[in-house]
Amino acid sequence: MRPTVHDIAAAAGVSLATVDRVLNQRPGVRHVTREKVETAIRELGYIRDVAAANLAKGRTYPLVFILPASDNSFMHGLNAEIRQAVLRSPAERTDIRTIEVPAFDPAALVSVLEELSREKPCGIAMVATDAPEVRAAVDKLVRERFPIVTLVSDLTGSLRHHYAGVDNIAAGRTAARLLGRFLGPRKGEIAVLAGSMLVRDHRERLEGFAAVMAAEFPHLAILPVLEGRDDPEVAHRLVADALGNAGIIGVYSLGAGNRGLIRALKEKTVDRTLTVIAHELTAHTRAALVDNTIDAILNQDAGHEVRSAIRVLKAKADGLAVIEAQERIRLDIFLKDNLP
Amino acid sequence: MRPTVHDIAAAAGVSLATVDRVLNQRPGVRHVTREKVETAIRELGYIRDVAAANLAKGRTYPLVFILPASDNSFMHGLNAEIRQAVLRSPAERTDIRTIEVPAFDPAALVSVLEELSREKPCGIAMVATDAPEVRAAVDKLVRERFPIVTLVSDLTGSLRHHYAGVDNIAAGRTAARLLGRFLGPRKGEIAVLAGSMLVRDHRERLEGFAAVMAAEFPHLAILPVLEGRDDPEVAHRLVADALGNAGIIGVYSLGAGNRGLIRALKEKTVDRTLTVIAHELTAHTRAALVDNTIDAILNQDAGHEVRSAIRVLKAKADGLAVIEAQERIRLDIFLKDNLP
DNA sequence: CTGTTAGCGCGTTCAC
DNA sequence: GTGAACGCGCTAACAG
Repeated sequence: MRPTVHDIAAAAGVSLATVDRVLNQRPGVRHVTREKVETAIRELGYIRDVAAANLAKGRTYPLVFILPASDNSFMHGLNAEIRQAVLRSPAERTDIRTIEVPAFDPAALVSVLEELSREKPCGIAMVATDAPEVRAAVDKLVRERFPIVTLVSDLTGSLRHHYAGVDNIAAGRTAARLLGRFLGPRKGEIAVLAGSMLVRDHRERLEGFAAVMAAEFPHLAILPVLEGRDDPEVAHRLVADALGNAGIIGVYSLGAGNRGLIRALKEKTVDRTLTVIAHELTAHTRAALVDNTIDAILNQDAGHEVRSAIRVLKAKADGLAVIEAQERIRLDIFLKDNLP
Repeated sequence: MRPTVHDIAAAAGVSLATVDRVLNQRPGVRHVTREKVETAIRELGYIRDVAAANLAKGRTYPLVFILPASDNSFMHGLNAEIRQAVLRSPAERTDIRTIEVPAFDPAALVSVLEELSREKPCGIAMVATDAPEVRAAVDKLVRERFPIVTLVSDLTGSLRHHYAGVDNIAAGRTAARLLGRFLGPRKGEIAVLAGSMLVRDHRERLEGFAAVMAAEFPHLAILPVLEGRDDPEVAHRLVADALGNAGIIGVYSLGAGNRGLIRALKEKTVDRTLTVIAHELTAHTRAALVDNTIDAILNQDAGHEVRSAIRVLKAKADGLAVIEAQERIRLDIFLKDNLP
């Protein structure tokens, strides 16, 4: 049988209450007594039963998700996954609240973070906007011992405990290699459609993409980036314009708002030799992959990201370790053959 | 607050014991009483606290993993993941035992399954060998209410509750498209290296591969399959021989034993225009991907498979639902840019 | 058939 | 500083 607090108490010659104080690092124990208990814990190989502890405490995990108020399929999907998690709350003892903040607005994000400091959730998951003041606000919360996980978009250089999202540089590099290999020795130009260069994940994807393109596919020229603001209408106009250029043989769409891209591509049915790589699997991109308008989709699994963020926050709140491999968010590559 | 058994008991006007009997479908309750309790459960929206129940029962989940005694990297990796799960056992209340059976030996597998019927584990995960007698043995166990999950290799047509592995037909199709797209318009022959056509997952990969090749890349001809028995030495000899054929421009390795394949490829450095797709990310295939000997690796995450099998078996043992999306084992596609 | 009671492993009052 | 006693939500004897 696994040792329990009783065994520890007996071994250390103290009472249950004292063991408990030591376990939960509470004051009111003499130094020598504490040592005795800690020795017993080590020697018996005691492992605390978190489930029993939570039962006794009636513990729940109040968690906050901070998301940008963006109206694109990916954010809708992320929201849906959070709602699924809310449905599981009773079983997981979580108590999840979502806060929407204006997108690309560091000030708004900071003020929400400051409020949270008073609310005392036991963990915060946030889609980070990359700005110094946000970094400062996050670091402050971390120092106040709030577990914080960035979601989808990271805040490099901050003290956040964990990032639940894909490696966007690797994603860009992968897109470049797929495009380069699919195009083979053909020479030509590549159009790149992004949401905004103000968002870190988009910048990183472009960075990785450009690096591999330059190093390994120098016969392909990257055209100036089109910023579609993740808006289907804007994207459509930009891409339709750009496709006037007959030299284009490939497209990399690294942001959201692919509905517009796809429409522009279909209107351009004359030359169906365009090779296209896009991000995020949605109903639209999926259909486009199936009908050969898109050649490959790079994706991050929003469900995995949300579940992972919750697991990590709970673990941090309890001071427990996580299974690293399980929390690594993979870059999914979908061709029409391996769609889920 | 969430309703508890006490609330149910009060609402139904019975005692805790009766509520418990109803909850656990135990006999000794009159039909009308049972109805009353069930009504109360429904009306109060009662959700059972599994953690508390397990605490009270001192419950553990004795699980058995049945693996083939194969000496290749993938099986070693799978074994390692199971050992990791064993280390987590105290926290997860599992009690995991591994049984090795001779590979490709239906009779041995059946006899192990028959023994298990007496041992009464609360769940069985098995790498299935595809044979009618195995199917019969599995179906018998399922009828005796043992939760059974197939791992890595499925047993189609059986009553197993779940399959924790990738869709191998999709994997083969994906390999074909990658190879076809990477090769572009070049004409030539494709060598295929398998372990054995007696194993279902290898057959399925080939089936998917051949289908897409025939339909979409008719200018590429598939040569007769080389069966390397997942043995590096055999694979090396077969591939080295085959590469004497100058018409070969691509290789698909759909089984294990890639060490031999890679050696053969490196010896053939004269023509470095071969495009190669292989299965399973191991130290060897990884190195070969990095040094451009291999162009893409298709992989199944053994860690995910093991963790998923455990989650599913526990859920089935408790009669609970699983999160389907979480238990879907994805086909990982690795290029040198997105290696973990 | 049904109810009472004593725990499971832990946290938390309160006394001492 | 320390300890005894009760309760978290549920199950399992044992009475009745």
